[in-house]
Amino acid sequence: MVREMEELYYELFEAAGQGRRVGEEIAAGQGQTQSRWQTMWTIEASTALTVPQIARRLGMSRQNEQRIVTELVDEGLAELVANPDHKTSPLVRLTAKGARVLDAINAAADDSHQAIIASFPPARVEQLRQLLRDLTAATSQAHGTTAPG
Amino acid sequence: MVREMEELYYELFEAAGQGRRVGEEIAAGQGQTQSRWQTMWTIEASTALTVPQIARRLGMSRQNEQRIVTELVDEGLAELVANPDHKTSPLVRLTAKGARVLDAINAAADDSHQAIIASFPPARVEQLRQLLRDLTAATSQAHGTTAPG
DNA sequence: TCCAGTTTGACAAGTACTTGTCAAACTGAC
DNA sequence: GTCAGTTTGACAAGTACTTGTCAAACTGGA
Repeated sequence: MVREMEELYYELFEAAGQGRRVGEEIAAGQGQTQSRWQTMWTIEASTALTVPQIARRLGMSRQNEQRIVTELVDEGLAELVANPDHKTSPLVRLTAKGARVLDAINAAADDSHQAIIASFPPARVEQLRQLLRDLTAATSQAHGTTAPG
Repeated sequence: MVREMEELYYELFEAAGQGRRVGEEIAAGQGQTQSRWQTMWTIEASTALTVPQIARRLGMSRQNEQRIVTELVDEGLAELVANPDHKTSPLVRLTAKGARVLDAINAAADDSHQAIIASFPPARVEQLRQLLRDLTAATSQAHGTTAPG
């Protein structure tokens, strides 16, 4: 029972590592990185978020996310807008250029996803997603896990 | 369809990140790290492996694995034994001390695993493992993914 | 309105991991 | 055997991420 759990994590890390490497490759096609892609994806999904909010969602340290966002802003892919709820913690939003870059990365990802779906159909994707969410919830319940930072 | 794949990776990275953080905590109880635990676990599972073999199994760079193994050897947790197949690439094996430390970490992990199993039963662990293996296989087929290094 | 506790951005330092390079050792086709 | 191509360990440099600290801004209870 315990051995199965160890192997579960082995396989989980393997799948995630592989996904990260593939994502790194895809993002590199637009001169970006996996982390920056994830950040842009997260911002877009919520329209606008503060740096600490993004960091918490990605399970990443606040300071690292700060650095990534600063880079995106420096390159004109993201912009900071006033946050009515917090005078010194602005909201991060994609610029038109950022949205275009994200779209281009997503388009490249589509090709990859289509190729994967050929041998891993949508129904199994849904099953897997549900199990991952449940595992995460069960783990959160067992530990009081939070992001670093 | 594509959106579901993006969310799959979001959830996959979330689960893996959480697992890594919990593992880091558990390993810290024995003065170790997640990476060193994974290395010890991998060595033990195969009795003895070369550094590049461990690196490939963990999807990690050869040089980083070299560093981790060197640290384990320096602390007497692992030892290098002559490799009949390669004069200058020794096999890495756990020492008795290393096996004891690994057992202690595994024991601590058991408690964590039991707590998780309470809300994520073994049958679902098996389902999840199967899906993860299939996703990894499908991705390998779609790309020619290999470890960095 | 106050004020203890928390969150935030900036700055700095440390750690973990990757990438590049090279010579020695291996491998396999011939 | 021989020799082009690959793998390996050592060394070095670069990159990504975490951790620590601090003051300013926020939050919520009394």
